[in-house]
Amino acid sequence: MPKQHYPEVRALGLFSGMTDENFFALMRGAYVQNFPPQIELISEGEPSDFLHVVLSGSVDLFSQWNGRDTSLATVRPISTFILAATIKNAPYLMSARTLEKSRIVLIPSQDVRSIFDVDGNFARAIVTELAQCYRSVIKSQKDLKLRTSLERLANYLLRQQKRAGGGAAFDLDFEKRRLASVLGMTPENLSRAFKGLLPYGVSVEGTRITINDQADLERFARPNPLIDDFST
Amino acid sequence: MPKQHYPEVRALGLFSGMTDENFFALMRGAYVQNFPPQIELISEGEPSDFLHVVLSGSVDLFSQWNGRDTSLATVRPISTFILAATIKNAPYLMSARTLEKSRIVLIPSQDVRSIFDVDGNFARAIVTELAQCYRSVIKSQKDLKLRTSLERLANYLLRQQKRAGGGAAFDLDFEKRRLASVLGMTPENLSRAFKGLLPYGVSVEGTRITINDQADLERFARPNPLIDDFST
DNA sequence: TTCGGCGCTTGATATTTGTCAAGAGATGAA
DNA sequence: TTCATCTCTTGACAAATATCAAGCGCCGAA
Repeated sequence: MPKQHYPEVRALGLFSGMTDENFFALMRGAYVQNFPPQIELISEGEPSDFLHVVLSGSVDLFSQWNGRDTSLATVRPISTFILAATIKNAPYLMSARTLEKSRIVLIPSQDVRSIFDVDGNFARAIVTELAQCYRSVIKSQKDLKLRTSLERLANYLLRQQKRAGGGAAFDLDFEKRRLASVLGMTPENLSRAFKGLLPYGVSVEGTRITINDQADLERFARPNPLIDDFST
Repeated sequence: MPKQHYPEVRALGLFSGMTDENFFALMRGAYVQNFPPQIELISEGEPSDFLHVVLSGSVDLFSQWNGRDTSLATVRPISTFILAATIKNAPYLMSARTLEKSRIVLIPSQDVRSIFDVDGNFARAIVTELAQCYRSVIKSQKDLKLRTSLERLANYLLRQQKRAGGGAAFDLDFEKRRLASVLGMTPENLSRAFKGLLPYGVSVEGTRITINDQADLERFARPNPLIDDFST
């Protein structure tokens, strides 16, 4: 892997605390690759040969069963995915595909496990990362089990609004069919759900969302940090 | 904490690799307590003061929002819960209550974090545990998003059957209202779902389940290790 | 420019799931 | 034992969600 990419990988919480020696050892076997959109990077069930780090672009984690499929998460720079499979040396539970042109670092899982075994700081960093991932999935689980689709959409919009800076108008950051899948519904239903939020002051023009009455939407959505705050 | 309980805690994967010194340090601040059934041990949103270890009995992890509530997992001996919150020093995302009379070890979270910082083996053990938990939630997420309630029930029965030894007849290990909540449906619907599995040879008498045609049920359920095998 | 494809929307309809109310059956306490 | 309580079940109904089919509108290719 070219040295020019070292700093951005090194800056990740996961790699910032480890010794130079171990970091270089990890990078020695790693390589960076550019992928076009819609490339399936990994498929669920395969052995976890590489830990992936998204440097730019974005990646969709999804899963299929019995002819159905669902989006489970989106990975954005700069972060890793399939860390748990790498650590456990177990098959991937999710497939991954690029959503756009993406630059991705591939680190051999074997190297990650070897260095994990000898570098306490690295092990601790992994713990922090995994704990974060775990809590995110729990939040998403609560979102799915405790809320109706309309409530999930409303809260998603509030989260997205905050991510986009907090203004009344903002853009969805991916296509609606994927949003529908993430929220656990069909594209048709997402359309209707947007209509269902109209009484609460949400207007939609293509990918542009405007929240006309913040308080009203929040009164309906009842956002909760234990579900919606993905930073803790 | 009385020394007599040390061995069973020590035997846990989480604690087996650490030094004696650090283990004793952890146990010094810990204590064992017996709880009657239906006691709420922790409430979501509270600061995570203690890492919990279930020695006997069982504990329900659940969550509430806007008047609704749902069971997310059941903790059985011998294992820990709320490890992620402890590590991140973040609020609990789930509440916990005893399902039956239970003996539980409480280890101050502060101590866990301190020792985590200095004991690489402990940190590595925590990684393994967290990775396992993470993958379990992902599986459960896939179960929820990719399957209908009937399919979830069918696969649950197959999993439970295996846990119970694999015989055609076995018992449910908790009451149906909780099972319904775990599976993401109402008790009424669970009743109907059991009826819906009758054509596939599933008969129910109270808490006793009999699978009369294994192949038929499996043909319908289509169990998948990437969803149903909680050991990997 | 025109055409075809694709994503999105809409309506009609079916299916699934939840809600409410009532009753059966089991369990535990007095 | 009897009563009270609780879970589970059932039926009728309502609400949510999915499916199917059609049409709209945008965008890129010819």
